[in-house]
Amino acid sequence: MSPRTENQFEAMRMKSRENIISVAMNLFAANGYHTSSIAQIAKSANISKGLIYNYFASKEELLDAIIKTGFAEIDQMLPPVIESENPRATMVSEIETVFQNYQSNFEFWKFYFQIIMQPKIFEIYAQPLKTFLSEQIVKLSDLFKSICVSHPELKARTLAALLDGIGFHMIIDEDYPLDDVKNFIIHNLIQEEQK
Amino acid sequence: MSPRTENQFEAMRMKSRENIISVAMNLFAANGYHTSSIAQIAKSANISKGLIYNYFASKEELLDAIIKTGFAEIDQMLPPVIESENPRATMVSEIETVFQNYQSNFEFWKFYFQIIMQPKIFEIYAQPLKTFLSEQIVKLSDLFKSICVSHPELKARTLAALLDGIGFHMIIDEDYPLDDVKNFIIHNLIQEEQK
Amino acid sequence: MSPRTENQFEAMRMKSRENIISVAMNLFAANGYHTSSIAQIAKSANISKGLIYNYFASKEELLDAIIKTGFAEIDQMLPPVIESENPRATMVSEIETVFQNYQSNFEFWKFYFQIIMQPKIFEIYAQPLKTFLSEQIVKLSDLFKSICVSHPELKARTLAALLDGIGFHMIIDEDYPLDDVKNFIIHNLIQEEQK
Amino acid sequence: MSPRTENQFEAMRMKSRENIISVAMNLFAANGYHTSSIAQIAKSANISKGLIYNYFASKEELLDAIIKTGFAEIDQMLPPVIESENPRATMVSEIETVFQNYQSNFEFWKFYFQIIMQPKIFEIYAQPLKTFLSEQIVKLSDLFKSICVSHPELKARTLAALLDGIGFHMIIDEDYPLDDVKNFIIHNLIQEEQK
DNA sequence: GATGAATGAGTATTCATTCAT
DNA sequence: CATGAATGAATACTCATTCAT
Repeated sequence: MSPRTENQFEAMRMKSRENIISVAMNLFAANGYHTSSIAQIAKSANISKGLIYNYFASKEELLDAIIKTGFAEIDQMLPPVIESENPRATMVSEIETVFQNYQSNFEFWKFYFQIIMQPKIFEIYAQPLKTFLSEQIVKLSDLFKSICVSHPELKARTLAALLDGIGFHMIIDEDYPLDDVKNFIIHNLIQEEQK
Repeated sequence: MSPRTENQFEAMRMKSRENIISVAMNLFAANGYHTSSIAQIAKSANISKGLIYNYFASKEELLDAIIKTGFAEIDQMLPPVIESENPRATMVSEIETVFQNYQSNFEFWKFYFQIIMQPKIFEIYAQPLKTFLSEQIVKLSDLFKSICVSHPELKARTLAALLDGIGFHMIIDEDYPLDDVKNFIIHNLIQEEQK
Repeated sequence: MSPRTENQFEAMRMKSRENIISVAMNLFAANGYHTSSIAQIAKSANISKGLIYNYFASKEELLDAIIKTGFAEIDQMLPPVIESENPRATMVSEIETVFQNYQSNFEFWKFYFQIIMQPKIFEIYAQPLKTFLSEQIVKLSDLFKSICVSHPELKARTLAALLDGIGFHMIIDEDYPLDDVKNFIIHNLIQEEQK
Repeated sequence: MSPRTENQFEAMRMKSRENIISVAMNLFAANGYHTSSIAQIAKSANISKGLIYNYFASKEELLDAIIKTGFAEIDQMLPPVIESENPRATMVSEIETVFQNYQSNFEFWKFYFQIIMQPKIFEIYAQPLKTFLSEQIVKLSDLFKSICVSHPELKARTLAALLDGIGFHMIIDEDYPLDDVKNFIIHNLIQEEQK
């Protein structure tokens, strides 16, 4: 009878938008960006093609939203380093977070590794990606410094590369022993301390 | 003029074929598979669209030929492990080969990381890729075993992941300190020995 | 607050309706019928898309209402011929009225020339337009007859065509010497008389 | 067997291109630009939709080609004024050409009057149109000068407006007495001479 | 009355592929 | 062998219109 309130509309919009993003991400991850059509996305989401354009001006903008959402989620997953009394424990917890992330957001990471590498997309996101990578390196560097390790930056770089490489392999090999590798790495880290 | 011999024809065909493969590979690397059209390839190769179909039954088959050619080239790049008396030296030399390869064939690796990740291609080559990865792990495992390290397989896995992760980062960041990272890794490997 | 009376409601409805018509007419004039969307009209009018359908059953019906409103306005603009004792003076005054109209309602005529010619509209209004044209011809014919000119109908036709052609040129050329042309025509008309 | 020659291809292209332009112009004239779809044009021309894009990059470019072709045809129809010994005869022949043009190219003129007035299109072609109009006025002015008439430019302007107005009326009224009007105008022109 | 989310038929455009010559 | 005109199925996107609230 009475028209919907602003809040009601806002809630509807949020729900629809998130639904589209989620469905599209899964499809892009599974079949690729170019091979997933707007029609397919709409069908998977049980909505009309047109609705997608109520939320995203183009397929490319939808992709952008997915990537942005993904980055935001990663940021949330990797909470700011807690200035703990025990920096080594902090680092271990950091690494565990990454692995947990790999496990719980497998679809996103698959999507991410696949999408980010496509030339046109790479061109657009190379800069933010580089920035993101630098920030991670700095963060890890600082942690290593606080443990008084020699060559903290190189140590940080190898750890970052190692983690990304594991993500990469995990996608190629669905039987990847993620937990074993995680424990091995953490074990090594702790052992070094006691050295 | 005497008619061309069977061999001459065959040679011409091969040359044409290789030319198409080379041109298409460059276009795919620069702009992606889906965003490069047969018309573009034909234009770049200075031939007609129709002629491409004399050599490849479809665009997909052309892609397949490109990938196969690429794999063959990788095989040539990575020389067979020399069974040395000093396994640790062998390993160091292996790692150095990889880094050298990264440096001298940067464009090629960029192309490969980009191409291999595209879903359609990934689907087809996930299996061979997984096999290739396994072989590398086994190879490294064996080397680690011969140095009597504990957890040789996990050690192999982390090293492989580390090397791939570095390749990944090197593509993202054109200022990547490849040499520093290489020396750091090798130095660590040797240090461990003396522990 | 007492409930609004029936009349108040009716007045509100009329005002809303007229507002929509006015906004839509401006948009159609500026950007054309097909290139102006209901969404744009609603936005320009500061109302919702749905509301437009409370007043007009379809976009086409809205157009129809605009045209009808426009015709009514034209009727108001062109005052009925004053049956003067001096038909030639009447004719001169008629012509002067048209030119004055062209000058003071330039935007309106521009809109009308543009709108009337669009096929969809033309189809609907070709008949009324033809009728309107015929009436004008008859009116002018009668005037010419009363001045005892030979071929009054053809004279009327050429005068009508001349006036429309001038309107057309005036729209194309913003520097059109409307006054000079007007004086020239009227001067000729008077001269002929004295012949 | 042997491939087609360059000339053969050129001939095919010419034929196809002209066919598309001709069919599209008729459809645009009959139903309007926006209401005629590429699919309709293709169907009317008995070709595939795709073929149209082999010749025109977009619907708008097709429209452009039609208009340019039309202008070119008009130019051919209105041959450069022959410096005759009898300028009045020249003028009569000019006028006769225009009327003949109206009759034989009715479809184009219908299209032209309808299309040119649409806002977006008008914006694009207002300038060339104005230029074209100016040229015609100058041409007619010169002719009038050579007959030693007073106010040659105004005379030229009224004649041009008259001719365009007649074109306009002819489109509105399919029973327009084109021949009568033509004879009347020419008759008047000759009479003036003898005055 | 009033809102704007949702629909779906329709549109321009692309492009791998075929084929007559 | 080689050409490029022609095809047609697929795709992204638009927009008038509906309808639950």
